[in-house]
Amino acid sequence: MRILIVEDEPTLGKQLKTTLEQSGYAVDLSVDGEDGHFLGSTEDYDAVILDLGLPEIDGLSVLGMWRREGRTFPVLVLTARDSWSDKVAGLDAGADDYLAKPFQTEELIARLRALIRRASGNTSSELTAGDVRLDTRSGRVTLAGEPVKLTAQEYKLLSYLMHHKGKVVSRTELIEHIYDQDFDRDSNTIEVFVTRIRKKLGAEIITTIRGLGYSLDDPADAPRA
Amino acid sequence: MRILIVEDEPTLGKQLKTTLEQSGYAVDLSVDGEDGHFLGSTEDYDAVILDLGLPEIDGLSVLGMWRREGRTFPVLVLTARDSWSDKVAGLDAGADDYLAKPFQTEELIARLRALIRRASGNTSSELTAGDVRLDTRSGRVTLAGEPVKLTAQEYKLLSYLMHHKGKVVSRTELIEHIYDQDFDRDSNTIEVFVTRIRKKLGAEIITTIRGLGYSLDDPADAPRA
DNA sequence: ATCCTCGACGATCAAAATGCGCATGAAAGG
DNA sequence: CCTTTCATGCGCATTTTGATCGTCGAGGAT
Repeated sequence: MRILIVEDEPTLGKQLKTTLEQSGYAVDLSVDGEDGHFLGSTEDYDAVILDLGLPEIDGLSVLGMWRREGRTFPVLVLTARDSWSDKVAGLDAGADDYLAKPFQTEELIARLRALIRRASGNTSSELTAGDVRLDTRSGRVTLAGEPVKLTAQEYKLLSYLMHHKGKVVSRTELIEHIYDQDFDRDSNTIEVFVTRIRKKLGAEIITTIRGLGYSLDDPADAPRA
Repeated sequence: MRILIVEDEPTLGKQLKTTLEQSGYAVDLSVDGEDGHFLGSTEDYDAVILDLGLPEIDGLSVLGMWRREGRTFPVLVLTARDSWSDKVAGLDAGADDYLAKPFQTEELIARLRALIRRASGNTSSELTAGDVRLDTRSGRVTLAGEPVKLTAQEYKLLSYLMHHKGKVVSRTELIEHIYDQDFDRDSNTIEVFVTRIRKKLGAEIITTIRGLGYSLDDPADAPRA
């Protein structure tokens, strides 16, 4: 999952970035409204964290612009503690959730997780497919009850596929969602990780559709030949 | 489905081409207005993506020429971010939708899908015929609820027929819409794929009309005595 | 009319060609 | 050191070709 943070205070921004990266997200960080707006318009994000108190262009305008351009990613707005009006205005402009500063990092992560889950149409924070179970809260994966150790990238890839269970996902789409900004698109890393995940969780879990991409299916929907 | 991209910036053009190909489209790419105009006038496309900021002949003229020639394919216009006049002029000249650069790839794909769907007179992104169901968003096909695994070409062929349910489609038309520019039109691949699809989905699904082509009918509409 | 014959077109199969995706190991990065 | 990335050759699913068989329909002969 790939996140954009638009936050003008560099310390907080960087701290958030590392925290989220440790939680398994690919994170882009922007320190001003203009750049932030550009990134949000250009790249594919699964969620955006937006500070309203930005210099130059303020957060609200950025949000408004995105929505007018038809961007649909969920936006979590950060406001000052007692700014009632900001909250209202934010929701009006199309924010999906908001959080008052200062806040607990854990709270932020929890809300973010919920936003992404809802945006992908899932209702529970536990995603399952066959006897693979992925808990987005703890970041743990189990196979038939047994915990499985996945590396960071393996987890990101699996998580994205799990969030889009049943959909055919192209290799470019995967790259765009599990890596941040600067990444060379010409490589076979995706294939490598798919292989590794299959080794750990069983080959059946991920289906290859030649020329199109991959698809993760729940065996509950009996696949036939 | 076959798409024409007219985009002068080679990097963006190629990237779009591969992305769309991974989404199951046959794609022709043209880097200048003149060539683009020629292709659009000569070949049969299900949709065209047209950048307005072209060198030599500009996009608007190309669009105008096509419309005057009676070309009806849906055109998705790419404009610079804040070029209000371009947007208006574009819609005047006969564009069906427009997208401001820069944009998110997924957004483009979604709009393209919508354009093609509308152009073929369908209202939902799920196409059905008998107990065959094709979901254009996820790219999956089910038979009586059971997921069916189709290869890339099988999917393209079926998708085209589904979009033109009830219409008699000639073999040449099929070839023109599921392959791109350079393809040897003298072969029996279409027949081969029709056979394969029939094997997977049941022979009744595709009717042969001798000397004319094929037709996919919904049994709901009384087939004909 | 009915049946038969013939030609054209479509269906099917098997085998060849293509190129994608997989594995593996080495290199790089943190 | 562990994880991630890059590079290379191979195997195989997919696609394509070509050949053969089946089928439909028109038209002629009976």
